[in-house]
Amino acid sequence: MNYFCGMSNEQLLRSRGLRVTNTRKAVLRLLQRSGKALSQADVERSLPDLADRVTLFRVLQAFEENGLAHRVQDAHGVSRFAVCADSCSGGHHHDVHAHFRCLVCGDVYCLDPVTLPKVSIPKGFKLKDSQLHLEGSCSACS
Amino acid sequence: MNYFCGMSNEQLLRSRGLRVTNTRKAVLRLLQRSGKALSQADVERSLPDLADRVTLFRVLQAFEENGLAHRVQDAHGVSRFAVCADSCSGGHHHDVHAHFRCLVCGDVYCLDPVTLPKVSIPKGFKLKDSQLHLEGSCSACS
DNA sequence: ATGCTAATGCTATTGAGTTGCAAATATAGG
DNA sequence: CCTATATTTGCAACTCAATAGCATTAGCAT
Repeated sequence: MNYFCGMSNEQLLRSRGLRVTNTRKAVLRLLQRSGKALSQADVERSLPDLADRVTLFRVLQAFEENGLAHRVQDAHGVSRFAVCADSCSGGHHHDVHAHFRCLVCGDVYCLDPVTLPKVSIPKGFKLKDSQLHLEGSCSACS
Repeated sequence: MNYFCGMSNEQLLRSRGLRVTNTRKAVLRLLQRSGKALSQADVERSLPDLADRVTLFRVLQAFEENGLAHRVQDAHGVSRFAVCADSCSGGHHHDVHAHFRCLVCGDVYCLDPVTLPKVSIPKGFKLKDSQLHLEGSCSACS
């Protein structure tokens, strides 16, 4: 239950300059406990009547912008959000950890960081980030 | 200008069991000449009044299902389509070639095939496909 | 306690992706 | 060449994710 070097969720939010609200605490707790990446629709389903759709949208957006969560697309291009397990590094979410997309249930899981092979990119192109997506079926769907 | 072992586009369409229509020929030619992955909106912009939105949607869908093009998501999760340059293998689009997403203009480019590192996936998970996405800025935007 | 700023709720809009059905058309067979 | 049929297309309508504007509420520093 302790993430980010044992900081409480309230400290965590404040450390990123975010005000502590019920909605943010609840969404953050949900993300931490879910074990997988959640879409906004997932959050709405898990926490009905917690807050307005738009608020949840902005909460998730704020989490991403402030390094509390990272965004990953599912197989249909819908954004899903996950807290990083190894976050003591301080909010730099540039570690290239892979994601697994289940093509049956749609769930997205964070995998361990991977060292990617060097890919040659065309002249003049500048590389900023890399993402590895694995697709298949999760244990429940296999 | 010769793709798929020198087959003409008409032969190409017929070889996949697709009827030859103006729309399909035009879209196929556009994809071949574009040098990058195109969204449906891109096709609509490039070939205005060629066909209805829905028809273009279905044409692109048919190309993907019949191995004439492959689908790749751009940075916003929107589907883009690209013909495969190395398609003499016969329509199996399982070669893990990487894609480059320009975060400035949004364009998506196909890169050379890459050998991916082995990633350990959780017990019970079954891997079907892998995708490598590189992000940054293309030559025009750098 | 209070005032400022950030967060929220509501309304409304955009754009991608889809489906169903009727009209048009590509192609195989005579 | 003409016809029959299965495919393809066009149109209308709809879903859902994403998102902007603005008035109201609420966190928090002093």
